[in-house]
Amino acid sequence: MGRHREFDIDTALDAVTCVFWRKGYEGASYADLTAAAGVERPALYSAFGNKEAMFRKALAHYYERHLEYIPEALALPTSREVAAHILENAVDLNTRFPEHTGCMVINGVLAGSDDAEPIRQILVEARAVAEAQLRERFARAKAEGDLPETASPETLAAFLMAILHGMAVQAKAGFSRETLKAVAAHALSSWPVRASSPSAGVAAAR
Amino acid sequence: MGRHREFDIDTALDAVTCVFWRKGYEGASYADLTAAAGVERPALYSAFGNKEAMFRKALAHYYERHLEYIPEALALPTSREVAAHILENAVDLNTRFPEHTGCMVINGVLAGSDDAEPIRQILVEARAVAEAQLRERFARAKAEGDLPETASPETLAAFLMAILHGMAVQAKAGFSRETLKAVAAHALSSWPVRASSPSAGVAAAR
DNA sequence: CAAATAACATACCGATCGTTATCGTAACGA
DNA sequence: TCGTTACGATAACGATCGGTATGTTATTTG
Repeated sequence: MGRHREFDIDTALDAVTCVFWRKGYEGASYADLTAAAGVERPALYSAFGNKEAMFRKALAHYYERHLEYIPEALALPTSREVAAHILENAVDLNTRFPEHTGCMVINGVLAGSDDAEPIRQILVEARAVAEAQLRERFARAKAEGDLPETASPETLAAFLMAILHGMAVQAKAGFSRETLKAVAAHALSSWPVRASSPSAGVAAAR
Repeated sequence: MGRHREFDIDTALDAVTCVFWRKGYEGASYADLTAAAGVERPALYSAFGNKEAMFRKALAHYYERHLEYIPEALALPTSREVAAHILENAVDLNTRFPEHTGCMVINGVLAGSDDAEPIRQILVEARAVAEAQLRERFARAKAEGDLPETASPETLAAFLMAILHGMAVQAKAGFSRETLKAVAAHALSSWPVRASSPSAGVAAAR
Protein backbone atom coordinates (compact mmCIF):
# COMPACT_ATOMS: atom_id res chain seq x y z
CA MET A 1 0.00 0.00 0.00
CA GLY A 2 0.98 3.60 -0.28
CA ARG A 3 2.90 5.51 -2.86
CA HIS A 4 5.77 3.98 -4.79
CA ARG A 5 9.37 5.20 -4.59
CA GLU A 6 10.12 7.30 -7.66
CA PHE A 7 13.87 6.76 -7.86
CA ASP A 8 15.96 3.62 -8.25
CA ILE A 9 17.61 2.87 -4.95
CA ASP A 10 20.60 1.11 -6.53
CA THR A 11 21.30 3.99 -8.86
CA ALA A 12 21.25 6.33 -5.89
CA LEU A 13 23.58 4.02 -3.94
CA ASP A 14 25.98 4.00 -6.84
CA ALA A 15 25.94 7.78 -6.95
CA VAL A 16 26.58 8.28 -3.25
CA THR A 17 29.29 5.62 -3.37
CA CYS A 18 31.17 7.72 -5.91
CA VAL A 19 30.85 10.78 -3.66
CA PHE A 20 32.21 8.91 -0.64
CA TRP A 21 34.96 7.47 -2.80
CA ARG A 22 36.06 10.92 -3.87
CA LYS A 23 35.54 12.97 -0.72
CA GLY A 24 35.71 10.47 2.10
CA TYR A 25 33.16 10.18 4.87
CA GLU A 26 33.28 13.54 6.60
CA GLY A 27 34.17 15.33 3.40
CA ALA A 28 30.91 14.22 1.79
CA SER A 29 28.10 16.52 2.89
CA TYR A 30 24.41 15.95 2.31
CA ALA A 31 24.53 18.79 -0.17
CA ASP A 32 27.02 16.71 -2.20
CA LEU A 33 25.12 13.49 -1.70
CA THR A 34 21.70 14.81 -2.72
CA ALA A 35 23.18 16.57 -5.73
CA ALA A 36 24.83 13.35 -6.90
CA ALA A 37 21.83 11.16 -6.24
CA GLY A 38 19.36 13.62 -7.74
CA VAL A 39 17.14 13.05 -4.73
CA GLU A 40 16.20 15.23 -1.78
CA ARG A 41 17.53 14.77 1.70
CA PRO A 42 14.66 12.95 3.41
CA ALA A 43 14.56 10.46 0.55
CA LEU A 44 18.13 9.43 1.34
CA TYR A 45 17.26 9.07 5.01
CA SER A 46 14.27 6.88 4.29
CA ALA A 47 16.23 4.79 1.84
CA PHE A 48 19.49 4.30 3.75
CA GLY A 49 19.04 5.57 7.31
CA ASN A 50 21.52 8.11 8.60
CA LYS A 51 24.87 9.04 7.11
CA GLU A 52 26.82 6.30 8.83
CA ALA A 53 24.42 3.57 7.64
CA MET A 54 24.53 5.03 4.15
CA PHE A 55 28.33 4.86 4.19
CA ARG A 56 28.24 1.24 5.32
CA LYS A 57 25.99 0.35 2.42
CA ALA A 58 28.16 2.31 0.02
CA LEU A 59 31.19 0.40 1.30
CA ALA A 60 29.49 -2.95 0.77
CA HIS A 61 28.46 -1.78 -2.68
CA TYR A 62 32.08 -0.87 -3.38
CA TYR A 63 33.33 -4.29 -2.32
CA GLU A 64 31.00 -6.27 -4.54
CA ARG A 65 31.20 -3.93 -7.48
CA HIS A 66 34.90 -3.04 -7.59
CA LEU A 67 36.79 -5.43 -5.33
CA GLU A 68 35.62 -8.65 -6.89
CA TYR A 69 39.20 -9.32 -7.97
CA ILE A 70 40.21 -10.17 -4.41
CA PRO A 71 38.28 -13.45 -4.11
CA GLU A 72 39.31 -14.12 -7.70
CA ALA A 73 42.95 -13.72 -6.75
CA LEU A 74 42.72 -15.83 -3.61
CA ALA A 75 41.56 -18.76 -5.72
CA LEU A 76 44.63 -18.74 -7.96
CA PRO A 77 47.06 -21.67 -7.64
CA THR A 78 50.23 -19.96 -6.40
CA SER A 79 50.81 -17.16 -3.91
CA ARG A 80 52.78 -15.23 -6.45
CA GLU A 81 49.85 -15.27 -8.84
CA VAL A 82 47.65 -14.13 -5.96
CA ALA A 83 49.90 -11.15 -5.36
CA ALA A 84 50.31 -10.40 -9.05
CA HIS A 85 46.57 -10.49 -9.73
CA ILE A 86 45.81 -8.21 -6.80
CA LEU A 87 48.55 -5.76 -7.66
CA GLU A 88 47.52 -5.59 -11.29
CA ASN A 89 43.86 -5.00 -10.52
CA ALA A 90 44.63 -2.53 -7.76
CA VAL A 91 46.69 -0.47 -10.16
CA ASP A 92 43.77 -0.47 -12.56
CA LEU A 93 41.15 0.35 -9.93
CA ASN A 94 43.26 3.12 -8.45
CA THR A 95 43.62 4.89 -11.77
CA ARG A 96 40.55 3.90 -13.78
CA PHE A 97 38.19 6.69 -12.71
CA PRO A 98 39.59 10.20 -12.93
CA GLU A 99 36.75 11.48 -10.72
CA HIS A 100 37.63 9.24 -7.81
CA THR A 101 41.18 7.95 -7.82
CA GLY A 102 42.70 5.69 -5.21
CA CYS A 103 40.93 3.18 -3.03
CA MET A 104 37.66 4.03 -1.32
CA VAL A 105 38.74 2.35 1.91
CA ILE A 106 41.87 4.49 2.15
CA ASN A 107 40.21 7.61 0.78
CA GLY A 108 37.38 7.18 3.26
CA VAL A 109 39.64 8.73 5.82
CA LEU A 110 42.24 10.25 3.51
CA ALA A 111 40.09 12.59 1.46
CA GLY A 112 38.38 15.69 2.82
CA SER A 113 35.81 18.33 2.00
CA ASP A 114 36.32 20.88 -0.71
CA ASP A 115 37.50 23.73 1.49
CA ALA A 116 40.31 21.51 2.79
CA GLU A 117 41.62 21.15 -0.75
CA PRO A 118 44.43 23.68 -0.26
CA ILE A 119 45.65 21.73 2.74
CA ARG A 120 45.51 18.50 0.79
CA GLN A 121 47.62 20.18 -1.89
CA ILE A 122 50.21 21.21 0.69
CA LEU A 123 50.55 17.63 1.84
CA VAL A 124 50.58 16.24 -1.69
CA GLU A 125 53.39 18.62 -2.47
CA ALA A 126 55.31 17.79 0.70
CA ARG A 127 55.06 14.17 -0.32
CA ALA A 128 56.29 14.97 -3.81
CA VAL A 129 59.26 16.91 -2.47
CA ALA A 130 60.40 13.94 -0.42
CA GLU A 131 60.03 11.65 -3.40
CA ALA A 132 61.97 14.02 -5.65
CA GLN A 133 64.80 14.10 -3.12
CA LEU A 134 64.95 10.32 -3.17
CA ARG A 135 64.81 10.22 -6.95
CA GLU A 136 67.74 12.60 -7.25
CA ARG A 137 69.71 10.72 -4.63
CA PHE A 138 69.16 7.43 -6.46
CA ALA A 139 70.06 8.99 -9.80
CA ARG A 140 73.34 10.03 -8.23
CA ALA A 141 73.78 6.49 -6.90
CA LYS A 142 73.33 5.15 -10.40
CA ALA A 143 75.90 7.59 -11.77
CA GLU A 144 78.32 6.54 -9.05
CA GLY A 145 77.88 2.87 -9.89
CA ASP A 146 76.23 2.19 -6.54
CA LEU A 147 73.10 1.10 -8.40
CA PRO A 148 73.24 -1.13 -11.50
CA GLU A 149 72.58 0.31 -14.94
CA THR A 150 69.24 -1.52 -15.05
CA ALA A 151 67.91 0.22 -11.93
CA SER A 152 65.31 2.97 -12.26
CA PRO A 153 65.72 5.84 -9.76
CA GLU A 154 62.10 6.88 -10.39
CA THR A 155 60.75 3.42 -9.65
CA LEU A 156 62.94 2.95 -6.59
CA ALA A 157 61.86 6.30 -5.17
CA ALA A 158 58.19 5.58 -5.88
CA PHE A 159 58.52 2.11 -4.40
CA LEU A 160 60.19 3.35 -1.24
CA MET A 161 57.57 6.06 -0.84
CA ALA A 162 54.79 3.51 -1.37
CA ILE A 163 56.20 1.39 1.43
CA LEU A 164 56.47 4.43 3.69
CA HIS A 165 52.85 5.42 2.96
CA GLY A 166 51.70 1.87 3.51
CA MET A 167 53.50 1.66 6.84
CA ALA A 168 52.01 4.98 7.92
CA VAL A 169 48.53 3.71 7.16
CA GLN A 170 49.26 0.48 8.98
CA ALA A 171 50.61 2.31 12.01
CA LYS A 172 47.44 4.36 12.10
CA ALA A 173 45.55 1.06 11.99
CA GLY A 174 47.37 -0.08 15.12
CA PHE A 175 50.21 -2.20 13.76
CA SER A 176 53.05 -3.15 16.07
CA ARG A 177 56.59 -1.97 15.65
CA GLU A 178 57.71 -5.52 14.95
CA THR A 179 55.31 -5.96 12.06
CA LEU A 180 56.43 -2.70 10.51
CA LYS A 181 60.04 -3.76 10.93
CA ALA A 182 59.32 -6.96 9.06
CA VAL A 183 57.63 -5.02 6.26
CA ALA A 184 60.57 -2.65 6.03
CA ALA A 185 63.05 -5.51 6.01
CA HIS A 186 61.17 -7.32 3.27
CA ALA A 187 61.04 -4.15 1.18
CA LEU A 188 64.79 -3.75 1.62
CA SER A 189 65.45 -7.36 0.64
CA SER A 190 64.64 -6.60 -2.99
CA TRP A 191 66.98 -3.62 -3.21
CA PRO A 192 69.07 -3.80 -6.37
CA VAL A 193 72.83 -4.11 -5.97
CA ARG A 194 75.64 -3.71 -8.44
CA ALA A 195 77.09 -6.91 -9.81
CA SER A 196 80.30 -6.66 -7.78
CA SER A 197 78.38 -6.47 -4.52
CA PRO A 198 78.85 -9.31 -2.01
CA SER A 199 75.29 -10.53 -1.37
CA ALA A 200 71.95 -9.97 -3.05
CA GLY A 201 70.23 -8.83 0.07
CA VAL A 202 67.70 -11.50 0.98
CA ALA A 203 69.74 -11.86 4.14
CA ALA A 204 69.12 -8.18 4.84
CA ALA A 205 66.26 -8.88 7.23
CA ARG A 206 68.75 -8.48 10.06
CA MET B 1 55.12 48.27 24.27
CA GLY B 2 52.03 46.75 25.68
CA ARG B 3 51.38 43.59 27.56
CA HIS B 4 53.66 40.57 27.34
CA ARG B 5 52.57 37.23 25.87
CA GLU B 6 51.91 34.90 28.78
CA PHE B 7 52.45 31.58 26.97
CA ASP B 8 55.43 30.13 25.14
CA ILE B 9 54.68 30.17 21.44
CA ASP B 10 56.87 27.13 20.71
CA THR B 11 55.21 25.08 23.42
CA ALA B 12 51.84 25.96 21.94
CA LEU B 13 53.04 25.07 18.44
CA ASP B 14 54.24 21.74 19.71
CA ALA B 15 50.85 21.10 21.31
CA VAL B 16 48.82 21.96 18.23
CA THR B 17 51.20 19.92 16.09
CA CYS B 18 50.32 16.86 18.16
CA VAL B 19 46.62 17.55 17.69
CA PHE B 20 46.98 17.87 13.91
CA TRP B 21 49.15 14.76 13.89
CA ARG B 22 46.44 12.77 15.64
CA LYS B 23 43.26 14.19 14.13
CA GLY B 24 44.32 15.58 10.79
CA TYR B 25 43.46 19.04 9.54
CA GLU B 26 39.69 19.09 9.44
CA GLY B 27 39.40 16.70 12.34
CA ALA B 28 41.17 19.16 14.62
CA SER B 29 38.69 21.76 15.84
CA TYR B 30 39.57 24.93 17.68
CA ALA B 31 38.06 23.35 20.76
CA ASP B 32 40.72 20.63 20.52
CA LEU B 33 43.48 23.06 19.66
CA THR B 34 42.81 25.51 22.47
CA ALA B 35 42.45 22.69 24.97
CA ALA B 36 45.80 21.21 23.94
CA ALA B 37 47.61 24.54 23.85
CA GLY B 38 46.06 25.73 27.11
CA VAL B 39 45.38 29.04 25.42
CA GLU B 40 42.19 30.76 24.31
CA ARG B 41 41.11 31.08 20.74
CA PRO B 42 42.14 34.66 19.93
CA ALA B 43 45.61 33.94 21.29
CA LEU B 44 46.09 31.22 18.67
CA TYR B 45 44.88 33.57 15.96
CA SER B 46 47.29 36.32 17.02
CA ALA B 47 50.15 33.86 17.30
CA PHE B 48 49.66 31.80 14.13
CA GLY B 49 47.01 33.44 11.97
CA ASN B 50 44.09 31.34 10.80
CA LYS B 51 43.79 27.59 10.92
CA GLU B 52 45.47 26.99 7.59
CA ALA B 53 48.50 29.09 8.53
CA MET B 54 48.67 27.33 11.87
CA PHE B 55 48.70 23.96 10.12
CA ARG B 56 51.49 25.10 7.80
CA LYS B 57 53.59 26.10 10.79
CA ALA B 58 52.79 22.85 12.55
CA LEU B 59 53.88 20.96 9.44
CA ALA B 60 57.18 22.83 9.28
CA HIS B 61 57.63 22.15 12.98
CA TYR B 62 57.01 18.47 12.31
CA TYR B 63 59.60 18.36 9.56
CA GLU B 64 62.40 19.88 11.57
CA ARG B 65 61.56 18.11 14.79
CA HIS B 66 60.71 14.61 13.60
CA LEU B 67 61.85 14.22 10.01
CA GLU B 68 65.45 15.19 10.50
CA TYR B 69 66.42 11.65 9.53
CA ILE B 70 65.64 12.33 5.88
CA PRO B 71 68.50 14.74 5.17
CA GLU B 72 70.64 12.49 7.35
CA ALA B 73 69.77 9.52 5.15
CA LEU B 74 70.31 11.35 1.88
CA ALA B 75 73.90 12.05 2.90
CA LEU B 76 74.78 8.38 3.38
CA PRO B 77 77.22 6.83 0.88
CA THR B 78 75.05 4.17 -0.82
CA SER B 79 71.43 4.19 -1.96
CA ARG B 80 70.74 1.06 0.02
CA GLU B 81 71.89 2.75 3.19
CA VAL B 82 69.68 5.70 2.30
CA ALA B 83 66.67 3.41 2.02
CA ALA B 84 67.58 1.44 5.12
CA HIS B 85 68.06 4.52 7.26
CA ILE B 86 64.76 6.03 6.15
CA LEU B 87 62.84 2.79 6.63
CA GLU B 88 64.29 2.22 10.07
CA ASN B 89 63.53 5.72 11.29
CA ALA B 90 60.08 5.74 9.71
CA VAL B 91 59.19 2.57 11.58
CA ASP B 92 60.30 4.23 14.78
CA LEU B 93 58.51 7.50 14.12
CA ASN B 94 55.30 5.74 13.13
CA THR B 95 55.13 3.78 16.36
CA ARG B 96 56.97 5.90 18.92
CA PHE B 97 54.06 7.99 20.18
CA PRO B 98 50.95 6.06 21.17
CA GLU B 99 48.92 9.29 21.11
CA HIS B 100 49.66 10.04 17.50
CA THR B 101 50.73 7.06 15.44
CA GLY B 102 51.61 7.11 11.79
CA CYS B 103 52.98 10.02 9.79
CA MET B 104 51.55 13.51 10.14
CA VAL B 105 51.65 14.12 6.40
CA ILE B 106 49.54 11.05 5.70
CA ASN B 107 47.34 11.46 8.76
CA GLY B 108 46.75 15.07 7.81
CA VAL B 109 44.18 13.81 5.39
CA LEU B 110 43.72 10.29 6.74
CA ALA B 111 42.55 11.01 10.26
CA GLY B 112 39.22 12.59 11.16
CA SER B 113 37.26 14.16 13.97
CA ASP B 114 36.12 12.17 16.97
CA ASP B 115 32.57 11.51 15.82
CA ALA B 116 33.95 9.88 12.70
CA GLU B 117 35.78 7.34 14.83
CA PRO B 118 33.20 4.58 14.24
CA ILE B 119 33.63 5.01 10.51
CA ARG B 120 37.39 4.89 10.86
CA GLN B 121 37.00 1.64 12.78
CA ILE B 122 34.88 0.16 10.01
CA LEU B 123 37.60 0.92 7.50
CA VAL B 124 40.37 -0.29 9.77
CA GLU B 125 38.49 -3.54 10.14
CA ALA B 126 37.82 -3.85 6.42
CA ARG B 127 41.54 -3.42 5.89
CA ALA B 128 42.30 -6.08 8.51
CA VAL B 129 39.90 -8.55 6.92
CA ALA B 130 41.65 -8.26 3.58
CA GLU B 131 45.02 -8.74 5.21
CA ALA B 132 43.81 -11.78 7.13
CA GLN B 133 42.57 -13.33 3.90
CA LEU B 134 45.99 -12.85 2.36
CA ARG B 135 47.72 -14.23 5.43
CA GLU B 136 45.65 -17.41 5.34
CA ARG B 137 46.14 -17.79 1.63
CA PHE B 138 49.92 -17.47 2.01
CA ALA B 139 49.96 -19.90 4.93
CA ARG B 140 48.25 -22.40 2.67
CA ALA B 141 50.83 -21.67 -0.02
CA LYS B 142 53.58 -22.42 2.46
CA ALA B 143 51.92 -25.69 3.44
CA GLU B 144 51.64 -26.59 -0.23
CA GLY B 145 55.31 -25.91 -0.85
CA ASP B 146 54.49 -22.99 -3.11
CA LEU B 147 56.35 -20.72 -0.68
CA PRO B 148 59.70 -21.69 0.85
CA GLU B 149 59.93 -22.71 4.49
CA THR B 150 61.72 -19.47 5.29
CA ALA B 151 58.82 -17.33 4.06
CA SER B 152 56.54 -15.60 6.56
CA PRO B 153 52.87 -15.43 5.53
CA GLU B 154 52.31 -12.62 8.03
CA THR B 155 55.12 -10.51 6.63
CA LEU B 156 54.17 -11.17 3.02
CA ALA B 157 50.56 -10.20 3.68
CA ALA B 158 51.61 -7.06 5.56
CA PHE B 159 54.09 -6.19 2.83
CA LEU B 160 51.55 -6.60 0.05
CA MET B 161 49.00 -4.54 1.96
CA ALA B 162 51.60 -1.83 2.57
CA ILE B 163 52.27 -1.63 -1.16
CA LEU B 164 48.53 -1.46 -1.87
CA HIS B 165 48.06 1.32 0.67
CA GLY B 166 51.05 3.18 -0.69
CA MET B 167 49.74 2.92 -4.24
CA ALA B 168 46.31 4.14 -3.14
CA VAL B 169 47.87 7.18 -1.53
CA GLN B 170 49.98 7.80 -4.61
CA ALA B 171 46.98 7.47 -6.90
CA LYS B 172 45.17 10.04 -4.78
CA ALA B 173 48.24 12.25 -5.20
CA GLY B 174 47.86 12.04 -8.95
CA PHE B 175 50.29 9.31 -9.95
CA SER B 176 50.08 7.83 -13.43
CA ARG B 177 49.10 4.27 -14.13
CA GLU B 178 52.58 3.59 -15.48
CA THR B 179 54.29 4.67 -12.29
CA LEU B 180 51.99 2.49 -10.22
CA LYS B 181 52.67 -0.42 -12.54
CA ALA B 182 56.39 0.02 -12.00
CA VAL B 183 55.90 0.11 -8.24
CA ALA B 184 53.78 -3.05 -8.37
CA ALA B 185 56.30 -4.81 -10.59
CA HIS B 186 59.15 -3.91 -8.29
CA ALA B 187 57.23 -5.15 -5.28
CA LEU B 188 56.57 -8.40 -7.10
CA SER B 189 60.22 -8.81 -8.05
CA SER B 190 61.12 -9.64 -4.46
CA TRP B 191 58.47 -12.34 -4.12
CA PRO B 192 59.99 -15.47 -2.55
CA VAL B 193 60.02 -18.63 -4.63
CA ARG B 194 60.66 -22.21 -3.70
CA ALA B 195 64.12 -23.53 -4.49
CA SER B 196 62.96 -25.60 -7.48
CA SER B 197 61.42 -22.58 -9.17
CA PRO B 198 62.93 -21.48 -12.49
CA SER B 199 63.86 -17.81 -11.89
CA ALA B 200 64.26 -15.68 -8.83
CA GLY B 201 61.94 -13.00 -10.01
CA VAL B 202 64.03 -9.94 -10.74
CA ALA B 203 62.96 -10.49 -14.33
CA ALA B 204 59.35 -10.25 -13.17
CA ALA B 205 59.02 -6.61 -14.17
CA ARG B 206 57.31 -7.87 -17.31
C1' DC C 1 51.37 59.57 36.90
C1' DA C 2 48.95 59.36 32.55
C1' DA C 3 48.54 57.95 27.83
C1' DA C 4 49.27 54.31 24.69
C1' DT C 5 49.49 49.63 23.39
C1' DA C 6 48.99 44.79 23.28
C1' DA C 7 47.31 40.38 25.14
C1' DC C 8 43.78 38.51 27.85
C1' DA C 9 38.84 36.28 28.38
C1' DT C 10 34.08 36.31 27.04
C1' DA C 11 30.79 36.26 24.08
C1' DC C 12 29.02 36.36 19.69
C1' DC C 13 29.02 36.23 14.42
C1' DG C 14 27.13 33.95 10.01
C1' DA C 15 27.56 29.58 7.81
C1' DT C 16 27.13 24.88 7.57
C1' DC C 17 26.78 20.47 9.61
C1' DG C 18 23.55 16.11 10.11
C1' DT C 19 18.85 15.37 11.11
C1' DT C 20 13.84 15.80 11.23
C1' DA C 21 8.97 17.89 11.48
C1' DT C 22 5.61 19.50 8.38
C1' DC C 23 2.63 19.37 4.69
C1' DG C 24 0.71 18.66 0.16
C1' DT C 25 0.07 14.86 -2.88
C1' DA C 26 0.30 10.65 -5.44
C1' DA C 27 -0.68 5.73 -5.33
C1' DC C 28 -2.43 1.88 -3.29
C1' DG C 29 -6.43 -1.52 -0.95
C1' DA C 30 -11.21 -1.94 -0.19
C1' DT D 1 -14.58 6.59 -4.56
C1' DC D 2 -12.79 6.92 -0.10
C1' DG D 3 -9.43 6.15 3.61
C1' DT D 4 -4.86 4.93 4.32
C1' DT D 5 -0.15 5.10 3.46
C1' DA D 6 4.13 6.58 2.16
C1' DC D 7 6.77 9.58 -0.93
C1' DG D 8 8.65 14.27 -2.23
C1' DA D 9 9.87 18.96 -1.29
C1' DT D 10 10.42 22.83 1.85
C1' DA D 11 12.05 24.58 5.74
C1' DA D 12 13.60 24.53 10.08
C1' DC D 13 16.01 22.32 14.12
C1' DG D 14 20.05 22.45 17.59
C1' DA D 15 24.87 21.94 17.44
C1' DT D 16 29.22 23.09 15.92
C1' DC D 17 32.29 25.01 12.65
C1' DG D 18 36.10 28.80 11.79
C1' DG D 19 36.65 33.49 12.83
C1' DT D 20 36.15 38.08 15.39
C1' DA D 21 34.32 42.23 17.93
C1' DT D 22 34.54 43.85 22.59
C1' DG D 23 35.66 45.17 27.03
C1' DT D 24 39.25 44.39 30.61
C1' DT D 25 43.81 43.92 32.41
C1' DA D 26 48.67 44.32 32.36
C1' DT D 27 52.84 46.49 30.74
C1' DT D 28 55.68 49.99 28.45
C1' DT D 29 56.64 54.72 27.07
C1' DG D 30 56.49 59.83 27.49
